[in-house]
Amino acid sequence: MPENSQQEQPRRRQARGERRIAQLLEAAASVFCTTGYTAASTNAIAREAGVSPGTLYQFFPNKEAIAIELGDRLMHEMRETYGEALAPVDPTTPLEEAVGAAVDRFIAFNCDHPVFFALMHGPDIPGRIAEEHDALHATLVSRIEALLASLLPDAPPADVSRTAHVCLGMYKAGLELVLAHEGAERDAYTREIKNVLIRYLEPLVGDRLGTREDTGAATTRTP
Amino acid sequence: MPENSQQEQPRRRQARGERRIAQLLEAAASVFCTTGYTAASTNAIAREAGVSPGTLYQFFPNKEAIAIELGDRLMHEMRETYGEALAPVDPTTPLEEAVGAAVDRFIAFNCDHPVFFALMHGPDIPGRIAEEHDALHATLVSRIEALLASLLPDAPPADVSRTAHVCLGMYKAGLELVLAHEGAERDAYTREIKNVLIRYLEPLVGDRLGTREDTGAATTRTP
DNA sequence: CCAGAATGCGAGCGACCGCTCGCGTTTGTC
DNA sequence: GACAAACGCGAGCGGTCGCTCGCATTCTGG
Repeated sequence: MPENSQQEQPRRRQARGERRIAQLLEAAASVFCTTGYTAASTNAIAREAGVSPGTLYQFFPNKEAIAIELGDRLMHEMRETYGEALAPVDPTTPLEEAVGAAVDRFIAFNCDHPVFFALMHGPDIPGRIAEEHDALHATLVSRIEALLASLLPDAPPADVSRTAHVCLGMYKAGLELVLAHEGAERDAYTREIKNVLIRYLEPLVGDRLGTREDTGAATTRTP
Repeated sequence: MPENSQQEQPRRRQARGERRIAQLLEAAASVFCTTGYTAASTNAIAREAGVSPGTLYQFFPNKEAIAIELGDRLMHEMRETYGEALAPVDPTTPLEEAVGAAVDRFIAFNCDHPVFFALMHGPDIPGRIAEEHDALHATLVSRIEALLASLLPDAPPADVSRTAHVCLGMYKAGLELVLAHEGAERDAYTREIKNVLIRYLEPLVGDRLGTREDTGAATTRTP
């Protein structure tokens, strides 16, 4: 066997094909959003895209590949949009600013791409997407850990890691609440999730950074 | 038609039948826990219980009825175990105690009955269970709202309601973290979720109740 | 003891779903 | 214009799943 074992050349595509792929992915995003991954049928995706099931399988080898391609494009767009903006956290940034900026960015992305949440948090996602989600999750946790460690050099690593996991968990729960509302209420929930995180972290780093002085935004009601 | 339109008398059962029902529900709980509701096949439940599919359908009209009966029994046990202990909240109780006790109770119940979480938070649950979940959710939210309103009589109802929803959302996310760990780590996460809630609520009610004096448990590390 | 109800079985029905296959149409290349 | 490759179709294959049906077995009341 002189050539290609396990290989599969990506097949020559015409512009029409690329358009179909984008069309199918858009339809898949819509169907995944409304029914979740497992309940979404490939025939329904094809119907939503206005093509036949056979056409769908011209471009994707199976159902999982659709979700994977969609996930990859979302991940790529996420990295492209926010780039390394979420990589290095300047330890001199006030806590409120750092938390607020990070929350705003991720919430904005999820509001723009609701399928991202559906794919990442469905309990029935295919293995490959779960891996990507775990990788993203681990990346975010270690970013938070690094930030916390720089603020609390004396804290045991186990505590830092636990705190980071709690922060991410609270953020995710808040994201769900935010996505469930719209307009002004959505903004109000966004503020609340920031408050949760800031007040949770404040006692840990409050004696190290001046986050208490007179920012005046820590309490939203009864002003 | 003098009798029974739409009615269905619950059919006379023998002791053997009641035992089979309990056996089937136990098997269903196990299967639902590991695969979720939708992915759980009735044949798998019957196999797990050591009976034939036909026997299963002797006692349950369809798959949804199994989940509903399981949900009803869990709800009943929940009310029986905690009774009205979660109904009236004495407004003079310190915030930390009230939050800590409520969190401990619900976490204990969920640790004892992991299928409860699987049934209530699966995205693919049948309509009836979703209704029960929504009812429980609404009940808990209004309990929290009542407590908050008694502490903050001047706050706008919309803010109180939002804060209650945030509390419950944070608790649920914390529950997921707690269930994902065991032993000492599980206890540590339990403390963290209490901290999240207490610190989130403290600034709102801190000037009304003395929760700040010297309980000394608000911070777990770097003592 | 016996009639009838309750219990138990498991092959299999109908529906759906992921996916294929054969064949016709469009597009790019020389 | 000719040829091959990419595109497009939709009936239908194989498989799973929820659920049924006919029949055998066990229990209960009289």
